[in-house]
Amino acid sequence: MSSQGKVRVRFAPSPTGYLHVGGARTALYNYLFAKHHGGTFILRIEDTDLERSTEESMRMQIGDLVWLGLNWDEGPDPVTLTDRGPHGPYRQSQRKHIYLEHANRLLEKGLAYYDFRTDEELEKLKEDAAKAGKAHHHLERPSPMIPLEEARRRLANGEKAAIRFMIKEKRDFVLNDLIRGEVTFPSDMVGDFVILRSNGMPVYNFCCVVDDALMEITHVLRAEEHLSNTVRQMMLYEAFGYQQPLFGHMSIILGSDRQKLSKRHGATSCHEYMMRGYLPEALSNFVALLGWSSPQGQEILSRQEMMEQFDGERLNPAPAVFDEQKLAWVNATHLRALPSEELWARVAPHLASHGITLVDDPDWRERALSLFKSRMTTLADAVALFQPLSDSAYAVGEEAKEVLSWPETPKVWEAWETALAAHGADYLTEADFGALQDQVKVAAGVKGKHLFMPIRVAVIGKPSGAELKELVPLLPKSSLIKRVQTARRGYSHPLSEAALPKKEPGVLRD
RNA sequence: GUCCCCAUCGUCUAGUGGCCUAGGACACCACCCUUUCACGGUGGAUACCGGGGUUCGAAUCCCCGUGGGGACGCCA
Repeated sequence: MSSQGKVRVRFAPSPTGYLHVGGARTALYNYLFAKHHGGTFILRIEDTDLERSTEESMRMQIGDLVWLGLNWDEGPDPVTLTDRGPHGPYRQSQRKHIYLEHANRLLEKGLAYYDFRTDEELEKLKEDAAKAGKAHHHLERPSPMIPLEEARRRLANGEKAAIRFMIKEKRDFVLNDLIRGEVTFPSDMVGDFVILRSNGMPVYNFCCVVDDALMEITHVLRAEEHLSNTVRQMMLYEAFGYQQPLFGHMSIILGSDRQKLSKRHGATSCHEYMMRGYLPEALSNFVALLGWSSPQGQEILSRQEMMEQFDGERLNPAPAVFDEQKLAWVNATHLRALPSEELWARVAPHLASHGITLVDDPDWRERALSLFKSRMTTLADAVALFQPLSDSAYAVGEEAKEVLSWPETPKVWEAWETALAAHGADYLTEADFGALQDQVKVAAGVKGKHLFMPIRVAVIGKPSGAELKELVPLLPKSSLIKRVQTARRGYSHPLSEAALPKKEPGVLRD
């Protein structure tokens, strides 16, 4: 996919809700393609559907693109929303005069006509056609055709009409798709289509062509659902005498049931993944691999590596299933590779939103994070991991019930509390902990897992988790004592009996 | 229904006629590491949709079938 001249590509979302992961992939590919070729990446807002497009959605989508780090060279400013770049406006709702002028050109050339039929009339025509068993229920052209002068008179009288493009002759249109090769569309696969609605707003296929031409777009990478639109667009390019960009239609993203990815498959918006603690670099890495592969076979790529490797050549025409598990792995991998400081900055908002406040010390954070990051898949996992470090959250959980049933447990706890009380410093070092543990072993006369597990429960309330010798030094002695006391109280006066399985009534008594 | 697109392990894919007894990754299983759980390491199981061609030779090219997807809007 080499290119003479400067590459200009665009991402053109319609602002309805948050950015979809499919849209994110389209945006990413266009961005990478532009960057790879030293070209320009443009953001254009396709807000011609007045019913559904909102400024709020536009801000949401822009926010998602910013989060992904897909910065555009031309388009609305992410903060002020004012246009940046020489080909504005970049919001289609502000380009109406341009579309109107273009529609008039076609009208004058006799390549388009006003259609005064109402929705109800059209609906009826379709029904009748269906009843008659017509294979294509393309709309019949109105007959007789209304001459342009008369149509304009009626319009001046306040009547409403849409403008339709007139398909003059039946012939094949051949698209040379960057991804799919030669694709042939018979022109009669579509009927005369609306280019300007009766409310004056243009329709996707029309403004897309006008804008791509005027914005001097050289390459259009978009999803397969637009493939069959392309024949309409080709007709329009021809009608205007504009040069067509190169098209590449990539496959769509499917859910696990091989249906188009949608809400019922779970999260489909970037925003949701952000909220769930996914890293933008991980989400884009994962999504990049849905339909593209690194020439080096890399699975984990930085943005820079993607830019270097993405030349548009290795795009796969087959649809891809969105695999949450692989996304989770990609995320965990990126997350673990982050330096502690950076990771902390990303984790902090998740902790804050759960009211978790921790020791404010870089060294402490470094130790805590290096301990926890191997068990984090998402940033949100930090919540459960760090929560045990805040005293107010300490509680003996249900997972500990087996440990609670051991006769050694109370002895171990008692010895552990005694040993802690006797310890001189505010924090225990790893070595201190080893020594204390030995004391407990001797004092309680217990060893092996019947020693370690109760201590673990006395520290974090659960029988599994990070290494104790690393965890204990993160907690002040006073806190460790409070915890073991809480555990011992709970042991003799269980508060959460209801939460424990009824089948084992002896669990807490023995 | 009509038109268009697509088809390699469960999933993402490598593969552009011989290097393929089909490679990698996720997931899965086993073992190792580990006085827990992860992380990590090693190994394993699993795929060219079917049928016809073309060719000395086909996962790779052609045809048919089947399956999946997309589009048929005054949505994008």
